[in-house]
Amino acid sequence: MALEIHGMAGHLIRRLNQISVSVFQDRLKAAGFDLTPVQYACLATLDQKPGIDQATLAGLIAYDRATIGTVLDKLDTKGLVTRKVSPRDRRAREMHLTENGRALYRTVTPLVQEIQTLMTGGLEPGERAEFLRLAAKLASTGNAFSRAPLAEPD
Amino acid sequence: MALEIHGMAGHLIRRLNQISVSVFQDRLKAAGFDLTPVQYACLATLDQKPGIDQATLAGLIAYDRATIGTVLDKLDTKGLVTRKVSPRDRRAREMHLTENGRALYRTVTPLVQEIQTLMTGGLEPGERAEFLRLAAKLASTGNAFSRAPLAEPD
DNA sequence: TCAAGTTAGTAAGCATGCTTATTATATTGC
DNA sequence: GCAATATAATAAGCATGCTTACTAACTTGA
Repeated sequence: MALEIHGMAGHLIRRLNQISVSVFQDRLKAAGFDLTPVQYACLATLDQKPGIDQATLAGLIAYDRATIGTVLDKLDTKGLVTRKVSPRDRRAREMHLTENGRALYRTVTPLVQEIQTLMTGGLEPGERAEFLRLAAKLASTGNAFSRAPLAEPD
Repeated sequence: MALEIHGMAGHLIRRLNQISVSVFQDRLKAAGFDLTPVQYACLATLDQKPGIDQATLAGLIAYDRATIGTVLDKLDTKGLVTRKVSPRDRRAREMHLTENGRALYRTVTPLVQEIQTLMTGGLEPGERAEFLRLAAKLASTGNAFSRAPLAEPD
């Protein structure tokens, strides 16, 4: 090992994330789409839980409220989501995908799924499953340490 | 699984990174230090490879050159590193830790090592070793996909 | 009922980490 | 020797993702 930090968990995890984001951007761009990982996460969640508000969305995908607010500004500007004041709670905005948003989500999902296998392509099938299991376990046990913990841990 | 994305490799990796950075910041702050993960990586590398230039440093820890430039501005301002024009190549800046930089690095390193085990504390010892092995393998095979690939893969 | 506390969303600020472009300097090939 | 190319560092721009602080609105309980 050339350097001490190369073996550290934090360094390895950072590099995996760096690679993951890079692959995501490249593949989507190559296919003609302009969508970031967090934007995709928002579309996917709104497709499966239409009508939720921003704080709920942030909790479901483990992002900070403020971050998700600016991401939704973007998706709103792109015409992919709608936000309207909730009749039950005038602080909250109920969100839905637009037709364009839903269409984009459906088109792009198979590509995103391909990307997941591509990203873990360096592992044998058995290793891949084990890596995902351990990563999920770690994310779950570490959830409480996160600044933006998952609201409904699996 | 509540949501599709919760099982995706990219999402899990992002959350691990989020947790990792959060733990790092919290523990160092609690101990009275103000140092980010990338800043620590720079200090560690300069301690082990004194005299290298910025591009070499960036390559060794797999960061973009421009990013590392601003990080070094910070460390310079904090009085932790020195940069002087190389006599052999006037484009390059040879870097060294200052006394303060070296002292901080030595003080903080045991804490950083504790953090690594804390971060992976949700796993059994055997699982932990396996996770690190798989993460290293993935980072290595995925290196070419990264925007800022490691210059000297292990 | 109404004060105290909580929650939704936004704003401003800051660091990370990438992009492209520019400047200065080295190197290479003819 | 010198033109073409490559490299080191910086700058400007942009998105992510956090922080704290604020306003508006809701909930709780004495």
